[in-house]
Amino acid sequence: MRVLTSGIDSLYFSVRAPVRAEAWELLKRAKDRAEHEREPAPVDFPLNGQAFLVKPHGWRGYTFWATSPDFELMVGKSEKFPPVYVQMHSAYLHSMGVEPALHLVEVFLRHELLAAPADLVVSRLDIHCDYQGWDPEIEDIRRFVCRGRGRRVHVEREEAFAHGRRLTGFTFGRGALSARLYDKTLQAAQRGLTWVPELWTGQDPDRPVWRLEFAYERNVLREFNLRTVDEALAAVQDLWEYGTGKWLTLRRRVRDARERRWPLDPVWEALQAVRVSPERTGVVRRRVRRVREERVRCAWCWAA
DNA sequence: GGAGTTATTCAGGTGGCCTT
DNA sequence: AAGGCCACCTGAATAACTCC
Repeated sequence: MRVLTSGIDSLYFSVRAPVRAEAWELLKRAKDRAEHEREPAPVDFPLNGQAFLVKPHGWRGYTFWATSPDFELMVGKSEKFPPVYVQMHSAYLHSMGVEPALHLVEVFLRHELLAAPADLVVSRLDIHCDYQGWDPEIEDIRRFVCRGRGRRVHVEREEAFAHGRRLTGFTFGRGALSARLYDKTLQAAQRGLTWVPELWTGQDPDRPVWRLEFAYERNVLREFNLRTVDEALAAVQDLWEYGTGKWLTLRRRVRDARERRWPLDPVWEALQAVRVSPERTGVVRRRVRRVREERVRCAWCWAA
């Protein structure tokens, strides 16, 4: 087992702050053009020259959808919704580093788009680890113990192999927390992600690289009491350890009929030990209701 | 499923305890 | 150790409602 890289692969967040009138106008003009020409229209923001293509249609209630190589930008005007939603591309996060990339997006938002500063409220965070040294097989699905419901096995479409179909990955969970274990070499090749192999140093080119990835969506992050992007980033190591330690584990088969009493597989112990971040805050997952009750109780203590 | 609620349900995880 | 049994309760999932 050899860890090639680890870190943050996706970061989505929303911002509750009013949009500058000039920025709105700029987007509006571009969208009008896009609608007319029926294809995305380029727009350049004046101050730092951030360039986007504005799509002719919005996205899920957001009036504007602007795309760039670095991140997707959604802008709307509802009062109930955050006016801004950002999806940072994994290539951007990897090429720049998370903190610098985030900083650049914040500068753009603050100086070009928003009329007031506001917290970046985290919506989704993907944490991953790429490794070599254990190639899962279809039968291994039985050795996983997972708190989430629903698990799927993915195999290669054009299966012409005599020895059965080639496993391309597993997914676990359907809700706000899910995990995927998949052949990253294959996926990167299929999707033409040439920058992905560049992240790997010292890998065996003759063997596939596998990725283990946890996707934390807002509802789960809130159970960890993580609201902002900064809070979530500071807790990445804890989230990794929760995912690999509690939520999903790989066991070594023994005589006992109950998987949950099987000992941990050494491969998984290695994955649990991966450092995805130097920081650690000690977050604990708990039901939202309980957190709220604790707050109430806390308020009581204060009052008393 | 975007965000933010609330309410409801129940599979199955957890852990103790007992045999063999 | 292996494994059967059992009670408890957590966490996962769903649905409903709202707004653009």
